[in-house]
Amino acid sequence: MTDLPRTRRTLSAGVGNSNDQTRRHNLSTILTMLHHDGAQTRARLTRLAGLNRSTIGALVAELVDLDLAYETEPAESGLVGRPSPVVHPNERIAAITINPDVDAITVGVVGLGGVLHRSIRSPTDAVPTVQQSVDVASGLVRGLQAELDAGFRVVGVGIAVPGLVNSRDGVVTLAPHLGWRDADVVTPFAAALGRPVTVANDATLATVAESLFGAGRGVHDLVYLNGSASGIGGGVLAGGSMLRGAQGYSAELGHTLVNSAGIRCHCGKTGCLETEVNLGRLQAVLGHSGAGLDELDALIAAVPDARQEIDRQLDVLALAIGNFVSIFDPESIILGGFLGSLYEANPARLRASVDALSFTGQAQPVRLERAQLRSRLLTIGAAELVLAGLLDDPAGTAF
Amino acid sequence: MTDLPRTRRTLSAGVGNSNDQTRRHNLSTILTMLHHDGAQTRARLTRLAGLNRSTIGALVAELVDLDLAYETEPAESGLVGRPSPVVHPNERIAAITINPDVDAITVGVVGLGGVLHRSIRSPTDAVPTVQQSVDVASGLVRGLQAELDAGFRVVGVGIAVPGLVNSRDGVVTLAPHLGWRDADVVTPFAAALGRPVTVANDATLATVAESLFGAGRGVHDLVYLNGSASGIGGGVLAGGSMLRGAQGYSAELGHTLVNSAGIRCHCGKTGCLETEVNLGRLQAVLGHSGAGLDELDALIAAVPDARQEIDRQLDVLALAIGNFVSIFDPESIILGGFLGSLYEANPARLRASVDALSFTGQAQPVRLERAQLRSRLLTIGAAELVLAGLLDDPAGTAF
DNA sequence: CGCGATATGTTTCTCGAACGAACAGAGGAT
DNA sequence: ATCCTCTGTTCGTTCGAGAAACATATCGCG
Repeated sequence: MTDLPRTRRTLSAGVGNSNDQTRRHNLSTILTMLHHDGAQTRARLTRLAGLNRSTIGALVAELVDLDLAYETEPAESGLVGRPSPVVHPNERIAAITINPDVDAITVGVVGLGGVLHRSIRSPTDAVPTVQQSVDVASGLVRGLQAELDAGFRVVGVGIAVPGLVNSRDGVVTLAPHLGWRDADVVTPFAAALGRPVTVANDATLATVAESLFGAGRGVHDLVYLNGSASGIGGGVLAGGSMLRGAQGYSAELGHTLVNSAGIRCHCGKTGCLETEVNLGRLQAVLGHSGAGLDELDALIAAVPDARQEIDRQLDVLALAIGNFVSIFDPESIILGGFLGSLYEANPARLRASVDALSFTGQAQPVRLERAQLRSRLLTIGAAELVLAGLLDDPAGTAF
Repeated sequence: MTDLPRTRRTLSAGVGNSNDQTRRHNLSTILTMLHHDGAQTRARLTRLAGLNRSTIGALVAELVDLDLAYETEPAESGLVGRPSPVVHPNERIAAITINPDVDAITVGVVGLGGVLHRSIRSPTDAVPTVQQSVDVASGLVRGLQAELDAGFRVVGVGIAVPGLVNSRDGVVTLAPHLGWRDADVVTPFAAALGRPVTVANDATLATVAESLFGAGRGVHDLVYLNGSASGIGGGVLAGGSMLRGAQGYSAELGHTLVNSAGIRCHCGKTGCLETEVNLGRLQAVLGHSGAGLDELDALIAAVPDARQEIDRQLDVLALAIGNFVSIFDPESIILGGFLGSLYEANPARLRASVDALSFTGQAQPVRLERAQLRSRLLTIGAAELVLAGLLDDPAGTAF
């Protein structure tokens, strides 16, 4: 995950490991397991981590001490031997998430373990500026303040922005649909909310979320493709870690070539995936230009005449997926947004087209799946951005 | 040092860190620095690793004890303070490398530090089978045996194969130009040579080599593209680690779409990069069908009429690079084989075409570079395959 | 119901890795 | 010649993990 510029514990930029770092690594490992895989018995943690049970005892005790985890009575296991207490991630350790979009701003509260505590969507009259987003979001957070004070420990704020984001600087280089360009978002949000703020690209965060809590659980190599009104974004998990790129702009998968005789894309290139596979063109044949993504499945089922356009888009999508398979050799391709609806409309066709184009995948054909998290996607992804800092160094983030 | 029963250091598949692993990690870090960046003073190692100087002293002593490094008198530095001894990687710790190809089998000996000690190319009458490759290679190794016994410690054997390789099983799934299919290569080579053998895809190893010892030094995100008579292969370094894929078949970059109206590729798809950018078509306009890669630069300079075809291929190459930039956001694109010659023939054209197609790259345009290692490429890459095991656990690999 | 087998928590001791402080050595600077 | 600075060396300290012995809770069985 992102390296949060957390000003504490300088860590000396060295690559060597001291003893402190062993402890840190092990605390991080345990807490990460609890967060991603849910509550576990201490005995199971011992096996998973491969450490001595007295060590696990000490590690769990430290996490409990830090209020990051708690233990409950052993569950009825029916097995012989002394029952092992269940260790839970403390779901009241939370991240605030913000997702500014063209028509609304969504604020959420997500706890350790990926628990979605709250999610509030506030529609906007027009496409919001950065300042308007700050105002709306901080208003929503103020409304939650009493609740948060009552029982949560907020670790930080994560923002998912639909556009190119330089996470390190907290600057949105270009978010075409929001009209943001070279906009420092971290500073104003941090000023308004008084908490550490981190930003990242929405598709990247969606990929993280699906890989940890959705269709990509346990998969180490996957390509996530998301189709929205604003185009096609994506993210890639390669060997268990997110593809970032030198400047953090990787995985602009909607801007890869699928048709050299195609039309010019707003990005300047020709025949990009998102000019051919496109919500607008789908809505046109469905006769509903303003249909939301939620209604899309039903709408597709109701308009049989749309089949031809759907199949055309699926065939083009297969071309792109064929490329991604050659490039990444992923275990799974996960389709979100309207691409999920498209896939569901005719899974066999996409399957067949992709198989016909996969020459490396013969041994073990790539899995095609629809994304699972739907509306929770970005909220959970943005929370991961914040919680990753805590997971990385559970004892270091003092409050 | 401790003469523990070096049975294997079970490592228990756990993700937790014990103290042993701290030591292992630090030894690995130091030795890796020496191998990749060359000899260093102890004081410099201390700064780079961020460890205490007494710790570095102990680590270096252990490496010297293991005969993996040696120290020499301090060099004239002209600086104040006590001079620091220079620590060298022991270049007589070596890997044997084997590179079977359609017309020859090359065997090499490479030492720590990336030193190429020997390289012998043995042309073959026909495309070699696995067994013929084993015979030729073990013959060549036997010829070197006396020399090796005299002063080298051979860690293992690394094989670079032009095709899809499952490194884990040591099986070549498909090497079209060699005609190998589902061939277990590790077993016969290991039997003939009596040493541990590892196999990997040649383009992957070339990428490793260029990134460590060639044009990609110090770069963490790069795409390497290699053009040979058999097509275009590639490798990707993302965030400092090689892209592998779920089955190890990633980075088949020659089989990505560049022309939807193109011709059918042997892989079954249409309009692949390697059907358009192609040594055969280049040689056709140069009037030399059998020209080797070494003569290509001179030949291109001598045949001005070839310019049109060169520019066409460069433009197509730019399309593919534009895709790779959108997908990976690399810092650098490195061109090897005939793609290097192509680039050198008209660098400005490729530069301009790529810039016109790079929408994410605006901030910091991607670097375009020709590969540097040339004929040493695969030998050094294959050695890295073997040495990586030693670097990973310097004290664990007993002999 | 009591006993053994089994698995796991708990306590205590030991080992090992890195660190820090104090000292020693080797060069440059004055 | 003397001081300053940097680094190697030695030794005691700290801290994290492991191992062994013991304690505890459950199952299975007679």
